[in-house]
Parts: sequence; structure tokens; C-alpha cells
Amino acid sequence: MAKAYERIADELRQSIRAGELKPGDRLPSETKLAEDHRRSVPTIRDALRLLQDEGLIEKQHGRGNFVRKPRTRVLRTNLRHQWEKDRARETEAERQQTGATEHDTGLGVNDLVFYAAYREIKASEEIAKALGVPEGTPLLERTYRTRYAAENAPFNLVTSYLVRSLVESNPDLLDETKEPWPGGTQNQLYTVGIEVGRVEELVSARPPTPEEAEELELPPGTSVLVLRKTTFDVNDRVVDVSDVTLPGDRTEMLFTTPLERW
Amino acid sequence: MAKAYERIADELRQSIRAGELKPGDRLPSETKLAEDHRRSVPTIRDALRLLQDEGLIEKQHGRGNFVRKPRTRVLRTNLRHQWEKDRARETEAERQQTGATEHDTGLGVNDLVFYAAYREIKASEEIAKALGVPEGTPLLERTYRTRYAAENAPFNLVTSYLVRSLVESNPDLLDETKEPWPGGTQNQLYTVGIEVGRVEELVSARPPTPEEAEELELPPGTSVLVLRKTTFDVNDRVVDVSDVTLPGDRTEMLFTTPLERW
DNA sequence: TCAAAGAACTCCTAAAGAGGAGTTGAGGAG
DNA sequence: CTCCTCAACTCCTCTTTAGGAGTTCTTTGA
Repeated sequence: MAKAYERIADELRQSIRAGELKPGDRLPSETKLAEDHRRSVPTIRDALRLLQDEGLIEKQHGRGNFVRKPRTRVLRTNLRHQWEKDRARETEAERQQTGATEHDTGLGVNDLVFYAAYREIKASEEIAKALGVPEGTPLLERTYRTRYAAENAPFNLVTSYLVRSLVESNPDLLDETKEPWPGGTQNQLYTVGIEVGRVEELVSARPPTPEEAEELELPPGTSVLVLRKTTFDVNDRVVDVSDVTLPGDRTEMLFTTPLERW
Repeated sequence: MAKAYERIADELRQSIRAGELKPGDRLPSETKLAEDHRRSVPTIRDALRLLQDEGLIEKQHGRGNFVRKPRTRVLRTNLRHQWEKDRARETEAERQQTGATEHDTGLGVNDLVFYAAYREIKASEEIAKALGVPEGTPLLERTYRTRYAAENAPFNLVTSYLVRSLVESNPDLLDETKEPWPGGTQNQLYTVGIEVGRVEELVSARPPTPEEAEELELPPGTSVLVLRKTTFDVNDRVVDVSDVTLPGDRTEMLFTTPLERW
């Protein structure tokens, strides 16, 4: 005695799983489905929404409903921290010589990064806690975005926070026209005399805010993966916190743990 | 010129973010909201669904719509691999002495684990690829569930796969009444003479299947976090693959990367 | 006193209908 | 041939109306 819209969703789900409807295929129109199933259009729409929330179909206003193509991309995360540390003391010239980016960040050479300059802010309650400083401490904040060239789709959205007093020896900090610290966080911190001792990464998934949904071009019903990276110096003080927001429907994160031999 | 249901959702979202509506509070009933906003009930329901998909409210049939209480739980993942390896050669007695479970798995002593015995299966295409064996290779598969006692809520859902030929020296394997390998994967593998060299963990988020949604008691609109753990031996052969499925609305995963000193 | 029945609330499923808005392709004007 | 307009198709928003189903509290009857 299942509900009509669930039965219809089941039926379509079967067709998709069985491969009768392949990724990219257009489903019959809502009116067509309504006639076929002897149901009203709103009921059909209820069924389609279920499938949309499961990530099986994608609705396109004016065009139709389509079976979604799965596409995922792996982001290598923790393995690159040691690599980055090893290279922090290289000169710019040396870095250009070895310069592998693909392997380490998951970014390709054609991918686009949109930087924004650092802004001065006061620590909010949440971020103060993460940085281990009192609320209201002067911070530097910036957000940047990356677009993946091959798919012409947004790849991530990064916000990072630094304690102002720790890094003010860098003069390019508030200059909008310069990328003040090429070469990643580790290198950035090395230039102001900080040695990194440990990196913690906290991963969670949640529904996007409306702003994130727009920014990352997320279809309704998909969630975002959030990675909060906390960097500690060798004295175990927090020196950097950054939040990476990734589209949950096309990202995987890889963590590698090498173990010592017996 | 925003749409009515979006405007109403915005308004309610504001109230929640501003704290006028606190976690646990009941929202005005749908008919009440409809009267207040001079809109039809279905329009109100559209607005509420938006908020539900954002994880801000929870609908309860017959009771009302409520502001959700955030509750998350941290799962420490990669740091425990080395720890587990170090202890794999301890005897059962030694293990009971040191036996810390809380720190390492995120599990408390009162939490409930429901085991199922291993079943013999043939490797499917996907899982064969993950294990690096030909399709159809004899495998052992089992699924188990954990419930978190304090919240009386499901905590995870684990399916693990082993290559049959690697582990058949363990006699308790297919005995339903015994937990064949107390002490975790590393210990399990040690008993059949395998030394673990590396662990890879691939994290992704996706909408739950209808079965997972029921099993993990997920409210509509929330996704699951999936962690595929691949264990390699010291010769870099895959010896174990397991999928951990976690409720996205109440789980965070922590990865720690210690770095070498200069 | 106590349990069963019921009223009054809640959200859920389903219908039919009207107009809006985005997309596509056919046909005609230049 | 190229560009523009328009018709026809798509999904989207919103309404009104009806009954179903879960929850809670009050009333009623033993």
C-alpha cells in the first residue's frame, strides 16, 4: 500500500539502475509520465523530487529531466603536507624546476584560481575557538575560489584565517594586486619564520547554504564536503585555520597513512 | 521579485539564525503560517522543505516543525592505524589491560555493536577493482552496525571485504556464534600472518539510498559520509577493503598528519 | 481511579487548473 | 545565408479543495 509518488519513483529508479535509462538520457516529460501512470502532474513532480534528492536525476527548467552523469574527482589531502614542508625552504627558482602541482593539490595547470586579498577582521566566537585566541583578536581573512578547467565547473571555495600579529612582517599582505604568498600555506608560514609541526583535518558534510549552492553550482539536494584544516607549529600553537568547501556530488578526498615497519 | 516560498523561507531562516527561534522550538503550524503570510498551505510547505533540505528544521508528522539541534560526533580515523598496528602483537590479556577504546575509535564502552557473520560471495566488478583481484574471486563479506548509546541513535554501518584465500587459516571465520577476530582489522590480519604497511582512506558524501536512510534514521535531505578504507600489506598488495557509512548530519572525521622536524 | 474513546490539533498525499518562464526549432524577412 | 520572431514544448509557481494519518489532551464510562 505504498504511496503513488513512491511507487512511481521506485519504477524510475529501477529503470535507471537497470540501465534502461542511461546517464544523460532525458526522462519522459512530466505530462507524459502523468498520462502513463494515470496520475496528476504534481504527483509526478513529487516522485521526481525524490529521485533528484537521491542524486539520480537532474532537472533543467524548460528542457526536461535528465539522468545524471556521475563524475568525481579525487583531492589528495594529507600526503602533501610533508611534501610541502620539505619544499618550503626552496627558492622560487628551485620550486619552478621541480614544480609538480597536479599530484599534490589535485589541481591541473589549466585550472583557474580566483584570489581575493586579505581583509582585516575581528575573530568571531567560532573562529576564535578554532584558533585558540580570545574573541575579537585581529585576524586576516581571505576567500578564494577555484574552477576546474576540464569540466568548466567550480571545484572549491576556500576561506583562510591567520592571526594578524603572527604574520605582519610580510609587506605584501594587504596589497590587492599581489598574491602575497605563492607556494601554499607551509611556504607562506616559512617566510615569516614559522615551522609547522602538525596538521589536523576535520571533515564533515552538510547541506549548502544558499550562497554556497550558487557559488559551487550545486544541484538541489546535494551537500557540500567541508574540510577544516588546522595547522599547528612545532610548539603546538595554532597558526592557521582554513575551511575548504567542496561540491559533494563530484569530490572525493584521499587520506594516506603510512605505517612503520616492525 | 523573489518567489513567495523563497521569501518566506528567508524570513524563517533569519529568525533561526538570529536566535529568535531556538533549537528544539516548534515553528508556527503550516495553516498559521499560511494565514500570516496570506499564502496557501502548499506554498508554505515549499518554503519549509527548503529549510528542511538545509538542515535547519525537522518535520514531525502530527506534531509540528521544529528547529533542529545540531549534534556532531568526531570520529578519529587515521591516527589510530599506527596505534592499532603496535598493539596487534599484544596478547589478549595485555590488550585488556591497556584497552582504550574511546580515544581510538570514537566508540564508548556502552555503545552497541551488532555483528553479522562473514558470508562467502563472489567479487563484483566494483569491489574486484578495489581489491585488485579478478571479477568473481571468492571473497568474504560482512556487514555490521553500531548504535551510539548516549543518543540512542545509529552511528555507523560497515561492510568489509576480504580475499578468501588470504585468510582461510582462521577457523572461526564462518561460525555465526563467534566474533572471529576481536581487536580490529590490524589484529585480525596479524593472526593470519599479514603485516600492514599502509592505509588509504577515501572520503565522499552522497545522498543515502532509501535503505541507508532507514537504517541510519536519517531525516530527509541529509546525506551520508562514506569512508572507503583500503588496507595494504608491506608489499603494497590490497588485503582488506571496508566501507563505513556514517550519518552526515551528526558525524565529523578527524585526520591528523604529524610532520618531521627540520 | 483508570482506561478507552473522541475531539482537535498537527503534517501528508493527491487532485485540477491557471499563468509564468526558460529552451528549441521552424519559418519568414532581410 | 543569417538573423529574428514565434509557436510549441519543457518545467516552475501558486491556488483551492479534499481526505488521510499521526499525536496529544480531554472527556467519558466502567
